[in-house]
Amino acid sequence: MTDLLADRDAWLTTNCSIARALDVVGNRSTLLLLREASFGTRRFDDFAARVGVSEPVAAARLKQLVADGLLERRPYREAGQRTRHEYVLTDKGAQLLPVLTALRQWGDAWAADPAGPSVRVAHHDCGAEVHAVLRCTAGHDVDPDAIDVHPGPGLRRAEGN
Amino acid sequence: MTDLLADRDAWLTTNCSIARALDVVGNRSTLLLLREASFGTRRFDDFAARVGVSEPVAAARLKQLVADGLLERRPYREAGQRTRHEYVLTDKGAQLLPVLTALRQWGDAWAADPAGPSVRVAHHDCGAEVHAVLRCTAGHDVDPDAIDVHPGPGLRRAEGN
DNA sequence: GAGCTGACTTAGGGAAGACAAAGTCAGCTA
DNA sequence: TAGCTGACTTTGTCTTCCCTAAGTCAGCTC
Repeated sequence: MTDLLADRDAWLTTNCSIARALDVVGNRSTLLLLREASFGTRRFDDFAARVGVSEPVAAARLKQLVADGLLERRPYREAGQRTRHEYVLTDKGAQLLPVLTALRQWGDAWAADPAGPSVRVAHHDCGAEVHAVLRCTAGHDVDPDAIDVHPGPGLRRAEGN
Repeated sequence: MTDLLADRDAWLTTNCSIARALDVVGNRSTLLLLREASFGTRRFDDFAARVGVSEPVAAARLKQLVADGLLERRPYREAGQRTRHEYVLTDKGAQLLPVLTALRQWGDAWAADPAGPSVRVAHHDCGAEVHAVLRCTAGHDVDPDAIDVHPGPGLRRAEGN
């Protein structure tokens, strides 16, 4: 596992991508709404019912997700119905799928229902099950224990450095 | 992307692995503490300072993480110091690394600091950068748009089905 | 043009999570 | 054995999240 860098104490935590990602999706109902969106849910009522949140919460979160660019709100019309709006994942939202997949996988492994998982997510092209894995740009599979953490270009240090 | 299964409305959301994972880690400070643990932080004060939470919060979250089996609290002794306790990731905790990595990656891509990321996470064996990717058991890389969702063995349906 | 219905908003209130400031405690060192 | 220090705990307050219950509103259908 990681060795703690010698000057780790001089690092500031004010520029953390994880923290900034959590500013957007670091909230249970938001992630569950995105789960539903990734499963194909599009309508307001369905989001609220399937996620299990009240309408005010669904409304507020969906609005925020649209404002943050993770969902797009667009009009549609079913035959014999008035025009309504549906919520669809944008590219920005779809790219959270690894997060959702990794969470699901961990839940399956460590907090599973005795009956087994309630959904199976399959690769559209071949039908095989999908999961999230760690890989390095050299193409190796990476074990959670085999990572090193290095300072990056955006690192801020405590004053005087 | 996913086609909505025809009887999706009959599904119950009471057995969702993502929701159960979020019951354990679905909270900003918990995930940031795990980030620090994965970066090698071990001591109470360091956790609080580096995550940027107050001591009461750090104490409560660390205690819960130990209770949930994601961290192990174990005694250690530095020369000339009294015995203290350190917090180290268990296997259960380390397996959340794909979640943290996927979040970091998304934050780097969509909510980056202009100066760039503050850390670079590298594969210990080869030094190349690590990221989270979706892959199917057949070995293909999976595009976020190329998933299908199917009912699993633990699916619960609404009454009458 | 009245009603219906899906999609919200408003109002009021409880629980959880956060903070700062101050206190406690254990056990080495001196 | 007195002091120091890291590791918490306690107290009190504020904000955020979420709920239920009850409105509002738009625009097709009839």
